[in-house]
Amino acid sequence: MADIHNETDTYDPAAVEAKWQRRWIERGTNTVSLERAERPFVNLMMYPYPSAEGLHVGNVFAFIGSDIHGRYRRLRGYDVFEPIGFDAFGIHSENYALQVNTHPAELIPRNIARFREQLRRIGLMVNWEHELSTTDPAYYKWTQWIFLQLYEAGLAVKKAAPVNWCPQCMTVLANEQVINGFCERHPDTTVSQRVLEQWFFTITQFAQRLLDNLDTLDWSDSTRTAQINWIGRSEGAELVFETPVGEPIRVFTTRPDTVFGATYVLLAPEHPLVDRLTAAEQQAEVNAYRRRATRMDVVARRIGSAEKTGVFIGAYASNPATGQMVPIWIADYVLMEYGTGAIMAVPAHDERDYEFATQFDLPIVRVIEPENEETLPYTGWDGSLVNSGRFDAMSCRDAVGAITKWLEEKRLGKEEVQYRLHDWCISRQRYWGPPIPIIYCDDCGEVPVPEADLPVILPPLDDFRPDASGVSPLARNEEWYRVPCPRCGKTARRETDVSDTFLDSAWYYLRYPSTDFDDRPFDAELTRKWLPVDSYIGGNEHAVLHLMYARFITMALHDLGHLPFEEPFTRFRAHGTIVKDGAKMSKSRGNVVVPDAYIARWGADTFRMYLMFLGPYQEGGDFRDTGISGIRRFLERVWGIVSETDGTGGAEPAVRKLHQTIRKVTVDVEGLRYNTAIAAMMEYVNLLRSDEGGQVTRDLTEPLVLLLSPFAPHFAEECWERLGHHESVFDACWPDFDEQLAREAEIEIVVQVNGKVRSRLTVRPGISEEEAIRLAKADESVRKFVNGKEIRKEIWVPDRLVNLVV
RNA sequence: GCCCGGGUGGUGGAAUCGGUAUACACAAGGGACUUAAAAUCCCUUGGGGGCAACCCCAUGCGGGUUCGAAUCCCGCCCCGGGCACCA
Repeated sequence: MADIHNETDTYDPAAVEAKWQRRWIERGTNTVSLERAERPFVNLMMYPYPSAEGLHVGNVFAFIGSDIHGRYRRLRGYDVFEPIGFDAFGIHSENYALQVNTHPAELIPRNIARFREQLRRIGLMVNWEHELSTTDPAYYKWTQWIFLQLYEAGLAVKKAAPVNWCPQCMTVLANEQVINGFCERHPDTTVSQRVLEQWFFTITQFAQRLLDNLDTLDWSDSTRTAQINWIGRSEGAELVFETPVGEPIRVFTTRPDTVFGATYVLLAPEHPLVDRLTAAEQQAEVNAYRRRATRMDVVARRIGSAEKTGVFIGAYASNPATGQMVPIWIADYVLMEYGTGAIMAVPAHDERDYEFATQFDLPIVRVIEPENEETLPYTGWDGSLVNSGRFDAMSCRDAVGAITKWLEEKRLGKEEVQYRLHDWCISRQRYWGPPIPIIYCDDCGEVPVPEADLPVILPPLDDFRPDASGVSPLARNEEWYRVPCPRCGKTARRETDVSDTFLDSAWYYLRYPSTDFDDRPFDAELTRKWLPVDSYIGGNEHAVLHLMYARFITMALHDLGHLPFEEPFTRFRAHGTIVKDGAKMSKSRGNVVVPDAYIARWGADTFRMYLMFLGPYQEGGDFRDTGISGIRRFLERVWGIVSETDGTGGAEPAVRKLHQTIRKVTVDVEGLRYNTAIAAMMEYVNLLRSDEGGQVTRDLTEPLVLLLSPFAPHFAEECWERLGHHESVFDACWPDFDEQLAREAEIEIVVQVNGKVRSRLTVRPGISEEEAIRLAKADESVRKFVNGKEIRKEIWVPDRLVNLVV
């Protein structure tokens, strides 16, 4: 044991951490050979957006939890590739650049440098050789390439669409970026509606596959549920209401069983049939209503008035079931984006229709007789039909199919499935993003930029401020804007929209292994070897958008023959959020905590462990400063134990506890239950230090250092070296446990009388029921409660309890 | 309004195939060491009663199922996050 340092020096985290960060670089500890690796494992974490403020505690919480998992896998013998990059395009960077009056191209590298430093400082096992930034032309060349692939496949289409316009950003927002009618980034600014030509990816074509594939993925349930709800499949029927102008109104309904009660029809104000159907005398009123509706944004245009509004357009349509002519109204709560933009209103059995009908005095016809409920509207399924001709007395469920079939025979309806999912609008009338690689020629029309001409470089404009015109700042740069048509050579114009940052992040995981290649986005062989991603850990705030878009892009590239798989992330786990004072950390709330000062004071290892000890990783927790000293004390105790280590073997209680601890930590780390894994290690250390612990030996400390290493990597390296090892602790193996050694020699079983604990017996494990009950009955404090009463029942849970019912 | 989490000591949290509630840690109090303080170490710490052995009560609230409920069921309340008339 001559090589063990029996040093009594104290633990100095700053020195230890600096030493090992230097060593990791010198030795290439965190570099994995992508070509030679035998057991490839990609440990992905959600790359950050490099803001000027640097990483906050919420960010590092996410990275640390993922890093622990990566390090654990490495100790399990995998060749772990843990890459990181920067999501540096987008409205955030651009707005900030405008605010401080500095070009984003200048700001971003500065921010990235700071982020890189912070990420290094917390000791992530990152392969820096494969770092990427979405703003790098070598990266966005391939973002543009992906656009072209989808374009050629007909999955990128241009449509005139009503979009959300933020007058503050002076640009378009995605529906998903509008919060209660206000801009996500300007909570005081109302979003209004504008019609612009936009590029869309037709993700809706993949809706069913995106839904079906969820069954095959090992994802957190919460994330899977969020995706299911977002896709929003609903089954029903499309029914046809004939109109006098020849073209019928098609409505989607999930309740075709109630069609006999449809007493009017509602169209979205933008519905194309409105112009043709509106009676002359109603025209003025209809126009006024439509103008008012478009002043508001698409999603939340009714914020502020809970009351229903609408206008009769002076025309009638025929109810396909009754043949009766029913009035046609327009109402802004009917959305053009969903279904057919038209609904049949059944006021007796729908809340909103009921409210609307009551307000405008429209007829209400009951068609369901519920079993016991009398008040209208009745929206349930338990009842039978009335006022529905030949379908009277049929149950609602049966009537759905029967009525749909009947109308189908009359060519007035068919079964239909609708999805809530919208097509993905990727156009942004902004500057700071990858230009969409399309050229408009007066003769040839829309021409894709030839692949050889990629990337379309974002020109370094001085004035990149959006203006009220709604045209991208890029259009003001003539030199860039005018370009020869790739087909005919005549002067043509570039597309001036840039693409959504969600497109950058929809494929970044594909790029990591292939960052060295300039001539292809992702190398076929490396991709086959390393991808799809083995483990992805990230926040549930990206449960729908980012993860859905990444799945869609992967699926599309698969269909186009570029990828051998169609799902990008085999396993996904959502972590919780770190909150401060009961609320999510955000700049506007002023409750952002920056990790730097804590790391400087306590060290990265203590800080890492402390964050993981706050609460369950998958639920997050409340950040407080109190308690961090407990972790530091724990590490110092381990430090002391390592110093005292001598000899082999170990006292029986210590060995037993060791094997129990290995078992517990292994299971907990697998399940991302880091808080309880840490608690288990603390218990073990407490035992080693107690009278029962005996002499600390190499056999008792080495496994502890290994268990600790994913959590406190620098600290573990130092201890490992002090224990006489010359290789990195991360080149060692995760310890195994022995069930036999973990077994207790004696266990305590509880004796209850009528379910109340009355005594505890110390017995050997595996004791028989008869013997346990005999011992229980003989116990004095038990006898006090049984006391001559008749024992009616004896309950035996092996190795746990006896319950006597008297 | 809908969906998803969650509510357990002074605090963060453990324990959920129903079976010893309060692991681990912080804070607090007491003690040892010290001229003193810090650090460290040891002890106490859910509430109530009792000299004590022990007993009673307690997991947001109210019911229920069960030999036994923090855990399952029904009905509420509160907190956090997400979505917003989805036909």
